[in-house]
Amino acid sequence: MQPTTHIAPPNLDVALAVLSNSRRREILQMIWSEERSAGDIAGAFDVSWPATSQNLRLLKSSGLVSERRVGTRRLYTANRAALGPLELVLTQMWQRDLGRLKRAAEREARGRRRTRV
Amino acid sequence: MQPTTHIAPPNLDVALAVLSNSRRREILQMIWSEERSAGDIAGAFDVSWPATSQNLRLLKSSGLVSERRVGTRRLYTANRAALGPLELVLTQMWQRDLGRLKRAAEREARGRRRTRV
DNA sequence: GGCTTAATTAAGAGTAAGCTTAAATAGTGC
DNA sequence: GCACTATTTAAGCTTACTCTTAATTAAGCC
Repeated sequence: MQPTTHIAPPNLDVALAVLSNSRRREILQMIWSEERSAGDIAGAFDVSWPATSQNLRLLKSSGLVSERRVGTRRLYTANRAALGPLELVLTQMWQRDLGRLKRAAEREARGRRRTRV
Repeated sequence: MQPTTHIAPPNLDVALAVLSNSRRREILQMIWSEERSAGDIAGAFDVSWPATSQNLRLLKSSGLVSERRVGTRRLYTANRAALGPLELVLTQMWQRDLGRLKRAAEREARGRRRTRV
């Protein structure tokens, strides 16, 4: 008998479906490298708390985030290992977003200089 | 002025949404390394032709597949360059599917041997 | 032009996704 | 136990997705 696989390989089809939603990607980005409470996460978005809670549940059930309970709080954090090759997809998307922001800021700065505000 | 980017980088958020659908992933797999006609593709699935045509349109509009017209036919093929890091996600999924099939076949073979059919 | 084949577009129906508000759960401290 | 805070579950609504059938476009051939 084969030894059981100990590190569950990511279920990419499920992960793909979960991450096809931009709100869930934003949530994942928020808790990418630091744990945050449900309320903290929910407060960052312009939708109701239950809406965020439902997205967190999806992320959790798909294994993409981990939950830890401390008192009445629930702390969530990204489970990068479960992303497999999707990790690169996300980081590349976010990097590009940063690039866009940076270029926009530079355009802004140049415009201001030119008009001597 | 910066030189324009000549190779359009993939729009990963769009691609993610398009590929979150399993039928579209199957279509992409079919035309991964060979061109196929719309009818050929449609015939491979148990849904109506228009349904497949609509999925092809989505795949095309997102840049994930290319279309070439020959007479009254339309030949489609995967545009791997547009996938960026998603290419690895897909190939890894498909590889795992193959692995599952293989293991299932082996189990089947063992079962048959044991029961002496 | 008229006929045939290949494929798409249009319109409509059923289902699923994501949000909202209201109610419920669970932990902490008095 | 009661009140308080943090968060989720439940129920309903709206919108978006995917499919269906019917009609349309476009190319090739007689």
